[in-house]
Amino acid sequence: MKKPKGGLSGTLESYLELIHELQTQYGAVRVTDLADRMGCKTPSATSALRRLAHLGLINYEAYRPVTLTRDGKAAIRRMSAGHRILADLFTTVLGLPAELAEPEACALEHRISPTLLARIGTLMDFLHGPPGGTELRDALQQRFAKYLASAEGQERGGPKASA
Amino acid sequence: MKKPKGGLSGTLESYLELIHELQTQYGAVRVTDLADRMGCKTPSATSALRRLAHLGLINYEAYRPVTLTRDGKAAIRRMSAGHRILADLFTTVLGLPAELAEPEACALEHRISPTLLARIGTLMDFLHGPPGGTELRDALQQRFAKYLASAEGQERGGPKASA
DNA sequence: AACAAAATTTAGTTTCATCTAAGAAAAGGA
DNA sequence: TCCTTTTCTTAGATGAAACTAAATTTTGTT
Repeated sequence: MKKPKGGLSGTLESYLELIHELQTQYGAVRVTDLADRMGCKTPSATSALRRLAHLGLINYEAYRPVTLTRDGKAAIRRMSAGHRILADLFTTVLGLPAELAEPEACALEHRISPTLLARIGTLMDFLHGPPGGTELRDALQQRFAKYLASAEGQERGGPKASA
Repeated sequence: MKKPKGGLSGTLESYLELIHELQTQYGAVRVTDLADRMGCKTPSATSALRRLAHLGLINYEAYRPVTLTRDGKAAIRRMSAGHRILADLFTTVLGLPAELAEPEACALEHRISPTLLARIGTLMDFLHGPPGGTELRDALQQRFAKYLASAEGQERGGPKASA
């Protein structure tokens, strides 16, 4: 996870994905939105755009609308599988609402090893598929939800400042 | 996850934890080992040591043995809970052998949000505790293990980069 | 003790990702 | 149209984390 295989850092992957999302959702990619959503200032977003362009993943020219290149689209397709798997884990197993699961998946997908991701994928296949997982999944969900509700509001006693 | 709350980056956390581990395991911390285990060269390790010392987490002077300060020990105590929770998830739910789960937990613990970690902790509490999780856990483990064995060697069947 | 080998540190560079300050372009209202 | 506001970009700086090459210190051997 140290060496971005395709020369694409986790941060840049996030930018790229966000570009795709904004593009399909709003039709356009505004640098301000990009910065907002990434939690940074506009110059950082601009610089990310330049780096992405330099890597051949987007078409970028100053003050022009941004578009994805074929390579860029391919990269996104490659990445989004991981995103789905994680979001699935978070909602299905951990019982997180989609509004929480999504950003968490977003934040983690670029930092998790392919090995681990593959294994999680297998688990989710198992939990969804007929081979035998579905009842188990339902039982887990129902009983964990109940457990959560009972432990309500004190989520593991507060693992943050335990020291 | 962008802003290290206590001014301590994920990388530095890893170094700190490794220092602790080497110290308790071998009694001493050799820069070479530090570098080896972190997958970097010795100058990088040295620079990390300087940064950690500057943050008041270790006592460090050139060519001297490294020791943890009180703050350093506190930081480690604060962090290791997350490590255990993740390793537990990986072995118990995903069925990874400890030799794989450990390094994966190590790599992820500094990159996962407190929220998510807390929820995973709750899940593990549930799965281990008497409230009702244990049979579920055993069922999950056994059946998933079987599923894994059957899907042997092709982890996730192939729709990975489903394009 | 003196020298060779191993370990560690310094020096100097690189890349990434961010920032602030300030200038250029585009959009919109009067 | 012209002027103001918003948006975007450039310029320049910073800090984290890594590298190579070259000192320097420590250790171990004879």
